[in-house]
Amino acid sequence: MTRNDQKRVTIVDIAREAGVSIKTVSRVLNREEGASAEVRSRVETVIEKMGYRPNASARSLSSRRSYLIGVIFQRLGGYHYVGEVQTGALRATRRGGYQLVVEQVETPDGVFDAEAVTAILRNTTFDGLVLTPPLCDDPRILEAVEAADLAYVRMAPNADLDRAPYVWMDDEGAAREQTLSLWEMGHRRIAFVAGPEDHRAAIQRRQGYLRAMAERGVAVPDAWIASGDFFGMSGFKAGDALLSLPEPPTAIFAGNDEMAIGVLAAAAKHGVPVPDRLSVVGFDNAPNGASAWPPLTTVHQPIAEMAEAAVDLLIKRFGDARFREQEHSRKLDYRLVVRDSVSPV
Amino acid sequence: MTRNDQKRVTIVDIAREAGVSIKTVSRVLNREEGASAEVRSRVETVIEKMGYRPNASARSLSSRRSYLIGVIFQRLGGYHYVGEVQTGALRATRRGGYQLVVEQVETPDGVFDAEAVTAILRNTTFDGLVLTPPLCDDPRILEAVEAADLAYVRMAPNADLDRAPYVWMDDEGAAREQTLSLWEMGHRRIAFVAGPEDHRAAIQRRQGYLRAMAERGVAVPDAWIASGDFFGMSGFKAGDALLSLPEPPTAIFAGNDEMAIGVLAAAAKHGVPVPDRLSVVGFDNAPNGASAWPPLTTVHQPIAEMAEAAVDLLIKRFGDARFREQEHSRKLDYRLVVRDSVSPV
DNA sequence: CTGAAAGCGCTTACAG
DNA sequence: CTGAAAGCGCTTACAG
Repeated sequence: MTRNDQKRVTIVDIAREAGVSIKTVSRVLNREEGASAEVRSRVETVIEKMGYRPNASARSLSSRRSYLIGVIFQRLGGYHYVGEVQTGALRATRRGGYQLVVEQVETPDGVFDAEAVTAILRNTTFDGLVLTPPLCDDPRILEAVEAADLAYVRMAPNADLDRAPYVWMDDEGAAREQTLSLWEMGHRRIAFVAGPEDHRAAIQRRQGYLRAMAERGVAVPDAWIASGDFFGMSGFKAGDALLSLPEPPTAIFAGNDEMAIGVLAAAAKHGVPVPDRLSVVGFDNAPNGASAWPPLTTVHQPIAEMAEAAVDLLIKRFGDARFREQEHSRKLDYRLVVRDSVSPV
Repeated sequence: MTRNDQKRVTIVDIAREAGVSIKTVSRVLNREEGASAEVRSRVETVIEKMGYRPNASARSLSSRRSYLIGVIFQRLGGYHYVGEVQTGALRATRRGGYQLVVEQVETPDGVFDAEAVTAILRNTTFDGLVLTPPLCDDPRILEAVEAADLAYVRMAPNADLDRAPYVWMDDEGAAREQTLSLWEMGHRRIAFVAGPEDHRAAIQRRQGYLRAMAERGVAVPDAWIASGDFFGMSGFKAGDALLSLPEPPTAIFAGNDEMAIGVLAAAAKHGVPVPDRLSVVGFDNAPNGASAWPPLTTVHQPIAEMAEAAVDLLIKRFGDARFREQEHSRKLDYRLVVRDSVSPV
């Protein structure tokens, strides 16, 4: 662990060694037009030979770009979502020559920290920001970001869609499709475990379930819809209640994988084998679901792809105004993931 | 989503408005000594009034610091570890005025990407790097980082401990303590599900278990130690095998929470109620374990605190050489987490 | 306690 | 196709 204090190689050194001006070196570095193939290759050789690495700060200062894109989370911890977003975002930032900076707005005790947002925006110089849910619908955040005059893209926003570019997937359509696939296996008594009422994805998934059932002419009794909060314990309680019904369902569709895992535990408690006597499906394709027993049938939510698209939308806005694409939103595809927690009736 | 093209307020504007030199403004900004209280407050007022935000690139260029700290992961996705590391690291970077940049070295298909490492180090200007396991023991990574002459700190390294500063926790001691706590509840037939043989934490945890049993005078039969790979399915198989023994254990200690959850599933399969007829404990304090049923007794691994300490060690090295602390390692404390998956015999 | 000058290493805007 | 000059907005090193 040392710091090298010997002088760094700069663009001037390269220019001198290659017998050209620094402007020409700059052209080669940035793949600009206007350098003959001969000069270009000579400069590249010298760069390679001297191990030259451009100074990012100098580049930023003169170009007025930080080459930093921030992604802000409510909470970084304990969440598969976070890693997926970063994986996707990183693919896009690398392609574009940007670096990915992470931030979160919650205090350690889980309180929303309005000052943190202001501080983040005050002390930093992002070229753009990716806002994840539920932050992307928080008016305090949006106002702070807009006051700082920062470009931003939202992931799966709930409302006010014209306000800024966004990426999304069709939760309702996916839930409908998942429900229909249970129907096609012969299931008729299909129950649903809903997520929190104020959560966009939860609402949409519930609507998709209801729509599918309505399309098949089924009036869903209230008892078939249990309410949950996206956490495992609520799925357990919901499953427990549903399996205690006089005529229990043959299939339970939980609004996310965590709750579906809770349903599996409830089935174990009731001595109901899955999938032989009960089919269970989830939503999200969380790693927990894949390692559950039996492995959970679910819907793949393309989180990484959504984040990648979000960064792409952002970067495109930084380009030359004449060619700047004004793509306002991008929709990503879901995919049903069939594992071992379902079987035909 | 707009970009403001009006001229930014700079240090020159503040200096003019406050009637001082830019050097004095700089002193106030950086809380340097040598500015009277009167001047200081006058400058601060002007800064506030004009909404001045220092340009980070300019600061970096002249101070030869990027104020960027990188944290490199093998894989960003699907892992509770990643979020915890970032949460802790972010606490420390914020305190020190740094930003946290994330990177991963695996390609999307899970292949180690040696070129990615070189590219990361080539295109970026970190002041320092946090290396997470198992990267922190990968000679290719270490060589690349050292060749780039970058300061770095390792989290829970396996070997070659003198090579660079590091943070760690006592996995062996924790596993010993967890085993002894089962013993004190009256358990005598305590089985262990081991993690992968090439994984430092897995080895240490197994040794802690064996040490505790040896201290109590028990020669552990081979059949009591099942081998796993830290994934849930291996825990399920291990539990299945252990519960099929002629004299099954009354307690199973799994080397991590994922495998412990698999053991719970095996217990359900065997119709063995947990904790009434079988106690199950894990290790890590992963969120999965908390939402398992029954909620899992485990050992809290202070991942966030380790990451925070790692960044602290790094930042201290950047300070004035005269006061630079040469703290080489820091040990963090574990903590037993008692939930509902254990009961006395 | 305060400031004038130089310089960090690039890109931009312009000229030829 | 190529380059000389100016400038980005700070900090450093030095002087008083």
